[in-house]
Amino acid sequence: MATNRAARKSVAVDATSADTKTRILDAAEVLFMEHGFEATSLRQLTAAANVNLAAVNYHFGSKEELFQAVLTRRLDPMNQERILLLEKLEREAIGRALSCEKILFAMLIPALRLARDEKRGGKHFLKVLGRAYADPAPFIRHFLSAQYAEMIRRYKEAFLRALPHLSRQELTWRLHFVMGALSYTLAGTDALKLFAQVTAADNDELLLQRLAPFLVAGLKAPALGDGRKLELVSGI
Amino acid sequence: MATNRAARKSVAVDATSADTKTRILDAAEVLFMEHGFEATSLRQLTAAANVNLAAVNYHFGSKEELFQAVLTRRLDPMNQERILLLEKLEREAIGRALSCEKILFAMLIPALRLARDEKRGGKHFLKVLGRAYADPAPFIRHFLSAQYAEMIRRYKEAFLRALPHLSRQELTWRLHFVMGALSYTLAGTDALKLFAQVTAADNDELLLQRLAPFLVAGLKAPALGDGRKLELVSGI
DNA sequence: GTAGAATTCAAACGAGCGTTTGAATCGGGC
DNA sequence: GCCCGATTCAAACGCTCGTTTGAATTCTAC
Repeated sequence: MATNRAARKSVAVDATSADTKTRILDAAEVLFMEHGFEATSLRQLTAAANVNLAAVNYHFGSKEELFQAVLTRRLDPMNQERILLLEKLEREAIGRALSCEKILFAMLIPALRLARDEKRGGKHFLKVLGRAYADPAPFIRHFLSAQYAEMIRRYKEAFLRALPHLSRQELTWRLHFVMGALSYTLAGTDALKLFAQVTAADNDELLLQRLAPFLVAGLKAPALGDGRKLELVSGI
Repeated sequence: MATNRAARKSVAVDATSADTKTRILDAAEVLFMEHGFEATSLRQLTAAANVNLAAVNYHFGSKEELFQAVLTRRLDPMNQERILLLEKLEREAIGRALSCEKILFAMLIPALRLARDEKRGGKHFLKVLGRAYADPAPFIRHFLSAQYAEMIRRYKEAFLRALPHLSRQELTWRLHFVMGALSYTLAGTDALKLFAQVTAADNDELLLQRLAPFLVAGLKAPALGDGRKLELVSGI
């Protein structure tokens, strides 16, 4: 499978094919958000994009590769921006350790910029991304792991310096929780905000304004010492 | 669709049909965890359960109703246990406000008990549940909303008393974040723990031991006052 | 203006899907 | 021993899926 005839194309093609490719990517972004990867059919998708059914396989090779292209288009620049922003902060700090807040904001701001950017379909994409985090399909999980590897490595080092009371393992878990709250929040559709019957006027900026203090406090919480095992069951 | 011939059955049936029904539920729990709802076929599922293909439609009516049955079997008792545990704590506190920690533990402990209970397929189920949180299918979202409504109403009131510095809306959001971190954590498969290359020996109890301090600190964080808007973009 | 590549298109392919059917089998009550 | 509802079973139904094909069309460079 995936002979991908587009791979044999010569160099000067992108300008002419961009229109069809972009229409496919835009339609895919919306439909993958609304129905998920499995439940979105290529017939439905190509009809929405107003292109021929075979166009997806011609331009992207397969449905899976299309999904990866949808993710790459936004995720790559966003994570790049995250890394650049962290580097800028570290340069400005010349030697002194960055605060936990600043590092976290450097993570959140590129996501917020994307969510605000209607032209780049931000809100749609972030929901697709949130869903992808929870998708069991191996091709999605491996792809995301690779996409995030470098950005995560950098941020983990930065947080380690900002939170010296945390062991590397403790921090690893806390960043895991941060990603959980973040992706769940970004992916949340109105139908299943279990706790939140919240005014529709709430926008993403306000959302991150509420999320940030919660996450900062969680990150800064004292480490679970060896003797301080919580009495989860019996002691309550 | 969904004529559900089993609905016409008389009373004395459960004992004889329990075996087949249970085998289907058990197989569904594992397969829905591994591949998700859409990507699991009834042929694959009935083969794994060693039952006839038609058995799912006979006993449950449809694939969707089977999925709801998979969720109900574990989720209903778990949320019931959460409510009873909270009531017990409130009785014991006679008048005094419960601490934030205790309320949170009352939420986490039934989930932990389930995760520990191998006989009830706990770990499998919690992953299915975590995935369901992020699934866009309307029938899943409506079902979960209804399942959680009562338990959530109670816990929101309890947290409001324990955290008087938070407005109702502020608390609503924080509980949303708590559910995000919790579901992401419970659903996490080894392939996409972005931050966590963690020893396989880490078990669910240790996991909740790390999650609890993080969440408690986040819940207790000072409220975002009207004048205290965070300078997310420019001020950094 | 024409050659040749890139792209679009309608049509079909084979496979797998959820569901339904009607007959075969089972199992307790009379 | 027989009846009758409950359950199991093999087979098929109609449909949609992702992908492929080969011809038609469009674009580009000479």
